[in-house]
Amino acid sequence: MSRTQEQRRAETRRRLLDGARSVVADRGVAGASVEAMAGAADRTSGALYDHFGDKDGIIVALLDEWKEATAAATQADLTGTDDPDERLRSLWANFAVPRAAGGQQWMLLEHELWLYACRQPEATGAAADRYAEVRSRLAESLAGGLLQAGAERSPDQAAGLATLVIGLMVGLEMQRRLEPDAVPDDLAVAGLRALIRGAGGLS
Amino acid sequence: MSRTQEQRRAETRRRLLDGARSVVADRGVAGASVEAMAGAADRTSGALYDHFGDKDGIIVALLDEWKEATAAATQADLTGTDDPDERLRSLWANFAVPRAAGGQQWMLLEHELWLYACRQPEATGAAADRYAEVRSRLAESLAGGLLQAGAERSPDQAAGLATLVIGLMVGLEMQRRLEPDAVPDDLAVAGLRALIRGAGGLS
DNA sequence: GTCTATAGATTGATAGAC
DNA sequence: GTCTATCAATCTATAGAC
Repeated sequence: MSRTQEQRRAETRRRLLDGARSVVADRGVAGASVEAMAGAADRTSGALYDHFGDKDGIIVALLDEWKEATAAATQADLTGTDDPDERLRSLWANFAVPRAAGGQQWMLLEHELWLYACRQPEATGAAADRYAEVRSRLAESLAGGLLQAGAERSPDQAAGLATLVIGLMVGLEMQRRLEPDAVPDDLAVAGLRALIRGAGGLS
Repeated sequence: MSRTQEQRRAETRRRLLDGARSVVADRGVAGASVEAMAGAADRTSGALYDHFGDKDGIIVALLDEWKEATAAATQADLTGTDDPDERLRSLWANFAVPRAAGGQQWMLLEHELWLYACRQPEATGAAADRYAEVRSRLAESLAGGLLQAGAERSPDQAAGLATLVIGLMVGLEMQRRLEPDAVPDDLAVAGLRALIRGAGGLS
């Protein structure tokens, strides 16, 4: 039946994306050969070319997938506990821990795709959209006062604050990757708290 | 005379490093061929191998050079005006503007070298040292109260604050690269100010 | 001290079998 | 729909001329 064919094709596509993500995180976009990506998916290069056209094709697909995954993950971060301070800690933990975990190499993938998007004009939009979406979801929570009880925020303030919060987390995670002791969790949380409390003066 | 020989050698070394920096910023570490790096220096691959041994050798040399250059640049940032708020603006401007300038592609080089350092254990130390040095110089200024008149800080507080300030600037610059409008200068300065004012609660 | 020439390995992509 | 075989291009690194 054609139903089974479609399922098989979808399965191969998923495997190819998983394999590519792993290899790119490990060796970088330029270092990831088509054959290595297909091999990590238990397929051969032919299957990859059939699904994605060329090497750039699968990288762009990876970028789209990454965009949706992180947007969804950020949403989930903020529905945990009631204590605003505890939410901050959980926000940082959810951001930092999975990205630091050795196996998945999320943070390296993030920077690889960012660099790729900076250099390939046709991919810049997808990456910008991803950051915009993460900002937007975080801003939604901030505007609702989720992170600081009793302090409502205007949409503009919330959007700006979300930009700062994401920026701080990304920049801290970079430093932490090279020197874990330089960025203790308490410092990160204190920084996030300072941003949120000091947000009165934001544009 | 041997004096002239040494000068010529030093000149070639400098040219090779300049060429390599430019090509790596442009195409990435993996995309930068030895021949292209040497070509950008008006030399050939033979000269490069004589000076740096192999491709990794010149990348590591690039990393060291980059470390010294940024440390020095950060130092200079904070000796401009007397107004603390104006210093913040100049700190951000000096960080953001040269890195955003199209020609030199500083920010891309920064992330390329960071990724390289994350993947090559023997290079991690050099990159970590660089961030530590930048942090240390910034912390020095913060501890002296340069950024907020009348508020002295302990060395530990200053070190933590410097980590946050650098993290925020790096993370904001990444978002700005993809979508300039998302990170107006005023927002960045407001974020820096919030970090510095809210630093009372830092570890 | 730098260049030319080249070996040896790897890559992106295509064509055709099944 | 996926695989095997293969070509042309490119890369790192070396050897030897000058």
